[in-house]
Amino acid sequence: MTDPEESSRLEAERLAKIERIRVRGGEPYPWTFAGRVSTAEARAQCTGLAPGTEAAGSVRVAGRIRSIREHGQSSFLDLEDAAGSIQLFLRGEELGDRYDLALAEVDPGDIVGADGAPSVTRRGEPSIRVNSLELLAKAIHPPPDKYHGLKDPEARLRQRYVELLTSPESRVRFQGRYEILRETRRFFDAHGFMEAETAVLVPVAGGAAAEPFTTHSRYLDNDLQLRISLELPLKRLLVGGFERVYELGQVFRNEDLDTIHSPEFTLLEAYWAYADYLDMRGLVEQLYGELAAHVARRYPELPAAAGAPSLFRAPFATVDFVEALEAKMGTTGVLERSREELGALARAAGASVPEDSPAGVFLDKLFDKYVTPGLVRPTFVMDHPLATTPLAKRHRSKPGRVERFELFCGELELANAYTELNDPVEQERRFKAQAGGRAEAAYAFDADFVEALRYGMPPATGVGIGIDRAVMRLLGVSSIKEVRLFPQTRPKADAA
RNA sequence: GGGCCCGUAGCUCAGCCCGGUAGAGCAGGCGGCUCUUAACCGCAAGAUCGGGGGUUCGAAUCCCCUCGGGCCCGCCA
Repeated sequence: MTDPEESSRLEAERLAKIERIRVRGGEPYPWTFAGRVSTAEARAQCTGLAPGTEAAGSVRVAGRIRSIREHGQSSFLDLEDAAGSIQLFLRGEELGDRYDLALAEVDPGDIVGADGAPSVTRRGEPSIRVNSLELLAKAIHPPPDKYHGLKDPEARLRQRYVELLTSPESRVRFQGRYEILRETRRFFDAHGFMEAETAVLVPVAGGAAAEPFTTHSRYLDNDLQLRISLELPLKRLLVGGFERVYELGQVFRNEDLDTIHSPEFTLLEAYWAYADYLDMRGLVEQLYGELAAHVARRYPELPAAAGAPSLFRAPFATVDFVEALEAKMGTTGVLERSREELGALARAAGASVPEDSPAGVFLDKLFDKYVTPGLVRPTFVMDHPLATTPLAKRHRSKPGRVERFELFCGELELANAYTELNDPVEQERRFKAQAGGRAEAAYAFDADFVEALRYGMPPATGVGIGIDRAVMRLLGVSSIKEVRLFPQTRPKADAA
């Protein structure tokens, strides 16, 4: 919209101020500001003072000017930093020439440092009675409206920094996200898991049915893909002798984006040798319980966070995939139905899936249509049909099923776990059966992964958790773009 | 991919139905004001109305195309 070469008059005025500062020998972008305390600490030093009095001594605070209220020979500036904000009180009588200079040179949005006495105004507002005010970084762009903030949803995504500098609430959202990631790491570390960093660039992206991004290595002269899951490399680490491993990182799927899908998203996967999916179910239940307690403690002002502990109170509900589906459909024997029959049922339920999809796709669709919408509270869906899940071990007692659970909550999938398939012959057979179906629905055949299993992988369980969705649920955010700092947007085409 | 909605000054919005040549608040400029906190008062300034095309004597407004965004549905896990 605004050509950076062609500054608006507002920017021109601010650039002119910078020039004037330099002409009088000032520095609009100095190097540091020593001895600073946070506005929260400065505010603390004001407590207990009677209105209209000030403390002995002085403090130094620094941050962004949010608003300026000029009153002739005295003025009030609101200064904001990461810890909060505090009012600066400037008086011409004390500052002399520097009073007019400061007001002429400082605008809302500028970063400044102030030195002054902690005080409380006659109206009772904690303030710093300023002895000296120093410009630390001149802003050329004016900040958004001080009262309404930045509303334009497009600008909020494309220029997230503007939203962040304007809105403490948005900073809180991303602080909360960070803490959920940190607590998740702490949880797995505390349970003896080692964090691994596996390759992002791989010859063939596997472990899920998804369209990968592709790129090219000039040096190797071969095509590479960006990973779509963390599963296969982490299982290789189980083969290699690590018994508890996890990875928390970004994966990439070259697919549509909407409120719950982002082309890059943050995935946690954890693998645990000599344990099965019921062990993992307990671990996941505990993890969500701890995350819920954390966000409720830290963000009681967010209704979703405050309510999280009661929502995620153990034990979570448990339903059997097939029983739940048949109960909702009012039928029996879905596993005995032919692929064609299931396809017809799925289409009848309103799912538009290609007719040649494998049976597992139809079963997933039917479950989505019939059961998922009713799963408002956290619910473990157990023991999926084998056809839906090529990487899980067949169920020890239920024929035609695998040992798997998905955790749903309000239609969001919050975890997906298996007792992992570790029989290399069976794994190869299932990969090939998948490859017989539609290419888009298939898991990529990873010959080296089968080769790894041939060396022997211990019995194990694994879980995947979409961290963005967990953050959405825990903090009460409805769009995945609002929990990712820099979501993908279309490049803005130059209108010519 | 389908449907609905949005795009006007740096920011937040009005104007669009019913065509007559764009208006306010904040921010910025000038002036005033020594306790304000969405400070206040006065003056002046600020907009190729997302872009392109069409209809018309005349288009922010009506029509078509296009770009970007949001929501819903579909697809995708």
